[in-house]
Formats: sequence, C-alpha cells, structure tokens
Amino acid sequence: MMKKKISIKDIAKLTDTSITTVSFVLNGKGRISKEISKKILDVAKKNGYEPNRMAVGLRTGVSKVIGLIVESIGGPFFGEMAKVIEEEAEKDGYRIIYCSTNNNLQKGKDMIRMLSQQLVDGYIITPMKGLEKDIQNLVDNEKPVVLIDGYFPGTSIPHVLVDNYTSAYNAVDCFVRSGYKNIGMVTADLGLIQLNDRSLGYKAALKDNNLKESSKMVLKVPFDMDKNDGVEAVKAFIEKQKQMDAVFFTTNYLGTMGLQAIKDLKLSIPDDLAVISFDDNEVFSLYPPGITTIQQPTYDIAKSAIDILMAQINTHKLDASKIDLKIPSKLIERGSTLSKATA
Amino acid sequence: MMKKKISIKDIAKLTDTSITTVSFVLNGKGRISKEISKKILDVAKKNGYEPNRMAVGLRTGVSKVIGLIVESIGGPFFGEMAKVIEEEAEKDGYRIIYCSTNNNLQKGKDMIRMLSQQLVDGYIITPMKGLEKDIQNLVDNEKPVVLIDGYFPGTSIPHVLVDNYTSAYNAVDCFVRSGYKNIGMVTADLGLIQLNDRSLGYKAALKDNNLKESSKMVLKVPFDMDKNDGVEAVKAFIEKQKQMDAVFFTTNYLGTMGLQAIKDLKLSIPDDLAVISFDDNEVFSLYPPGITTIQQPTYDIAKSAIDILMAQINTHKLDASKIDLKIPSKLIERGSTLSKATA
DNA sequence: TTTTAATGATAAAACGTTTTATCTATATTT
DNA sequence: AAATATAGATAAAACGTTTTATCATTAAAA
Repeated sequence: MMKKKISIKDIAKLTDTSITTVSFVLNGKGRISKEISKKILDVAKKNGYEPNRMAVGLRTGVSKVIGLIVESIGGPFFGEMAKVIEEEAEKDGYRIIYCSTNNNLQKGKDMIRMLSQQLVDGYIITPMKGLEKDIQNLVDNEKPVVLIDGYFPGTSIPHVLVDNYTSAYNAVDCFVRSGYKNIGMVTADLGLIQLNDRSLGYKAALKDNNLKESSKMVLKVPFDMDKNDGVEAVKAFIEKQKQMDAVFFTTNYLGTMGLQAIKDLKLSIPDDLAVISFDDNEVFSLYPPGITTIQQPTYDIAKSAIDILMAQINTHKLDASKIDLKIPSKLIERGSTLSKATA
Repeated sequence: MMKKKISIKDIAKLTDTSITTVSFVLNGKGRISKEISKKILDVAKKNGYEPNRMAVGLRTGVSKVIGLIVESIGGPFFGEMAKVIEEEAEKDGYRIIYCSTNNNLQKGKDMIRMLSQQLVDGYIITPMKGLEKDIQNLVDNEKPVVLIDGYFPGTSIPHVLVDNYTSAYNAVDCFVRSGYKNIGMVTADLGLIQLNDRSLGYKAALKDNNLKESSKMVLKVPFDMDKNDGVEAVKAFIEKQKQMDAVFFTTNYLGTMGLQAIKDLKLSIPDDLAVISFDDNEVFSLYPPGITTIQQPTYDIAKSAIDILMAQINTHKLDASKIDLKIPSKLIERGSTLSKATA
C-alpha cells in the first residue's frame, strides 16, 4: 500500500528532465519552454505531487508555521482568537502551532525556546510576567513577534490589545449614568499589565465623577485560588461592603465567580447589586436579567495581530507605527445595569 | 545581532571531532569515550545548541508534530480537549498543529492534504460527513489516525468518544425517574453519527419505559440556521407541543438556544418544562435553577485519543482492541430535572 | 606469536529541496 | 562572417541532520 511520496527527482525522471527544471517550473522561476513546463505540470498534478515541507524548510529556512503561545486555549476569548488567527494565517499559506502556558512561566520559556529551533517563522504571544527577556531576545534575533492581550511597558515590542483603561473607565461611567455611586471592583493579582490598566481606568472614572475611591471597595483575588474559594472570597467581600451598590469584575472568570457568589447570597441583580464584567460570553447574555459586559473586539485584535506579524515576516522589519495598538471595546448594556430605583 | 544558530558541524569544529561523533554523543548512540562525550556535551550546552527540526525531519521522516483537526477550537468542548491533548503530547516531545474546519468539507479535505506533506506524524480528527475517503486514505498509507467525537460506522479507523447512545438513554431515564412522561428532543441535522446515536438512545429509552415516541416531539434544527432563527424554531416547537413536559437538547449549542427560547416564552424550569442538555458548561451550572447535563469525559477522551495515537506512532501498527472506544458520560443532575410536582 | 574481538572514532551518503553558476544552441548585432 | 546576446536547460552545491560502513587501534583468545 503505502505508496511512496513522489519527489521532484521522480518527476524529473518521468519527464526526462532535470530536477532543476522541475523545481523552476513548479516555482515559476527560471526560463523553461512552454512544452516542457506543461509536461512537468501535468505529471506533477497527475501524481499528486506535494513538496516536502521539511526539505523546503531546511533549504530556505522558512517553515510557513507560526507559533501561538497563549495562556490557555480553553477560554472563550482565546478560543475565538485562535480561530480567527488560524483563518487569516491560512490565507497566506501559514499554519498555526499552538502552545498553552497555563500561566506557568517555565512552560512559557520552554515553549519559546522549542519553537525557536527553526520551527516557526513568527510568534503571537500573550505575555506574562517574567517572559520579558525571552521575548526581547526573539526580537533582538530579528524574529517576528506580536503580543496580544498584554504588553511590556517601556519596550517596543509590537502589541495589540483592547483599550483596557478606557474600557474600565466606560464601565464605571455606565454605572454612574444609571445612578450607582458605590462602585466596587473585583480583580486578580496576576501582575498583568492589562489588569493594572483596568484598575487605573476604574480609579480615574471614580475620580472624574467625584466618587470616593477606597481600597476597601477593591478585592484582589489571588490568581492561584481555586474557583470555590474564589466564590467564597467574593461573597465575603460583598457582605462586608454593605453600602456597595455596583461591582465591576475585571475578567470573565471573575465575573462568573461573582454571579455564583451573588446567587449564593440570594441578592438580586441589579436591585441589590449592579454588575458589569469584562469579556462578553454566553453566560452573561443568558443569565437573568442579562449581565452588562465589556465585549473585547476579538476579531479585530486577532486580525491586526496577524496582519502585523505577516508584515514583519514579509518585509523583515517592523513598522514603528504599528507597535502600540489599542482597540476600543464595546459596552454591551443589559439588565444588570438598569437605572437604579429611586430610593 | 542575529547570532547564527550553532550546528553540530560547528560543535565538531570547536571540539576537534567529527560531526558523526557529535551526533552520536548528542543522541547517545555510537560508542564514544567519556572525555570526548563530556567535552561535546559541554560545548553544546554552553552554546545553547538545539537541533534543527527541519534537518532532523528531512533525514528521519519524523516531524514530532501531530495534527489536530477539529470543527472549531472555539467551543468549550474542543477547547478543553485541545488543552489536554497538547499537554499529553508535550510529554512525548510532540507539538500540536491545529486546524479547524468550521464544518466545511472542502476545508477538511484541504487540511488533511496539506498536513500529509511529511509535516505531521499523526492525526487526531473530528470526522465529518464526506471525509471518509480522505481519512481512510491516510490509514491506508499507514498514517496514524485517531478520530474523536465521532466515527465512521463500518470502517475500522480507531475512534474514541463518549457513549452517546447510553448517555441519551440515561437522560431520558432521568426524566422518567422524576415523573416526566412527555419527553421531547431537540437535535440538529448535521448527519453526524454521534447525533444519530443520541437519537437512538432517546428512542430506546422511551420504548423501554413504555412511553410513546412521536416524530412531532422531535425538532431537527437545520445546521446552517443562525442562532436567532434557531431560538425562534425552538420557541415554535415548544409552543406547538403543549403537552410536552420535558425536553432533551442533544448539544451544548442547542441547549443554550433552548434556554433562550424558554426564557423568551417566560416558561419556568422545571415546572413548565424540565430540561437536560448534552455537554456541561458554565452556563448550565449557573443558570437558575441549574440545568441537568450530560458531562462529556473530556479528559478521558483526549487522554485516550493521544495514547492510542502515540501507540500507533511508536509501534507502527494499530491495536485492534483499541479501535472502538466508548467512554461513559456523567449525568450531572441539577434543578432542571427536579421531581415533577404531583398534579 | 598470530588471529580474533572489541573499542573508539570517522567519512561519506542520503533525505528533498532551492539556487548559483555554467553550458549549449540559437538569434541578434556588428 | 565574426562577435555578442539570449533562450533553454542543467550540474552541483548547500541546508543540518542521521546512519551505515569502514578504519585504526588496542585487548583478548588461540
């Protein structure tokens, strides 16, 4: 069975030509007569010739594969992202090799090292604390890199992500417009710049609306806490801050934990507590009375990332105007931020 | 900048040995003296030598990459799956190249063709109607293949998936135990064997419980219908079947559509309508009163799939006892199937 | 001592491409 | 007619490995 793959050498033999001629025809390079070209093309097609990627890769140093290193493909955000990236890359004949770090620094380092063995032509990475050096190293070695969902302040590694600051600012603004004044925040202490930006936006909006900001109104959930403990932590937080009438969850994950906590406490949304969460998903649209969310422009982020990466791959240099791309989010208003009942 | 990658030739030169010697040492093959071995190992380590995967691949015909072809990485089921597969594969030094077909047959065919160019050592595929030939072709060419989430009846291509028949059977049984007698089903007309198996389980359970089965009680949602239209279809279905007191959704996707429909109709779960859906996810655990679901053993499926694939890759033949693996699911009972209020 | 075996190291071929440099034959210019 | 250009084709090197076969040298066996 196992019919041996056909190579250009075989085609050369079948057509009484040389491998050079075959290669030229197949790649449209040298100058080969119409007749011979046709003959070669026919034979190649008939035998289902496909170039050996390894050989091509070895010879040219180009793998036509790009590496996607994310925290975890599981989540709705990265899943959707991966899909778009794959689709777009495919248009340029690129395939995606996928690696998840699960927020494990060593794993991230390993991934980068492994992929850099002439295996991939470029990287799309969700950065994490501690990976600065490794990524900068890639850039220094002229490897095309684009960061998504985060960035390293002070470096000039291209990155594309949602405008976290403005998004959080708008969330608070939405609360205020609906009459909420005691606005809390639940975030995580991952040390991620994007979460920090969200916090800053939250604080700035409070200030601009002349609302008092208090560290008591902010809960930082330890990143290694499991879901149940997280729910308990949020419950304790809500119970303690009696005066709080609205709460902003800075991630999808925290938002669903929050819903569970609020449900456990038998509180009503938004009468007892108004809610906004980052990252729209199905739960939020379905869960009564509908949870207001900040919807990340997944498609735009992924599209921009791949475009910027491809530009680097093709031109071998990076366009300085494309280093810092912040994409606006969309606030999806639902029942969880209805105007506060006048007391 | 761009420091040239170091090759075994370089190491040979640095250590005054031959490339054969270096290769032997690095792979622990031939017989090389302790001193020389140490010298070579030291130099290799100091210079951060990493073998060129393309060269290795070309020479050995092994890429250490496996192809994962799924319908869409987006969903929670495949996302979780991809994660486990990636983790397990990594233990054997394999990486995952990921492709989604979006239920597009041509795309599936293209993917298989592309990957077969000596690029991957094995495949994990979620089969779709029309891909039989292409996949059988891989098998005939002795490529390691494992199907997940579906299979082709009558062929002997290894596959591992949840026991769809029994799962659906158990769902109906659960309804019956709680006193529901008019049990409907919402499914999709994708022509997928797994959905067919679920239907069969549903019907068999009805029969065994002496309940009447009627095609009126089954809704087949066209697979290309968008979400909104789907919701409308389900609403119409529910309204028409007044006597229906329980409904079984055969997929995650249909389940959330169903919840939306039930919400729109302002019906109460489970008083007006009891609900079970295939594929557990966050929505179902959170959505009041909690939706009973059939939880797929994602981890086990993924683990088995990768194990079977690796066995094929390593032994170059497939273990006949591992061809048809059906893994039991877990019924997660929640509020949506509470015992029916006695009339 | 001579033959045989074991040890340690290597040369060279091969994997399937791409690409540079070269070659022949024909066409064009002087 | 001689010199030069062009068209069409190819040989051979290179990419970085792995592996087979071979070659010395030294140790063990006869």
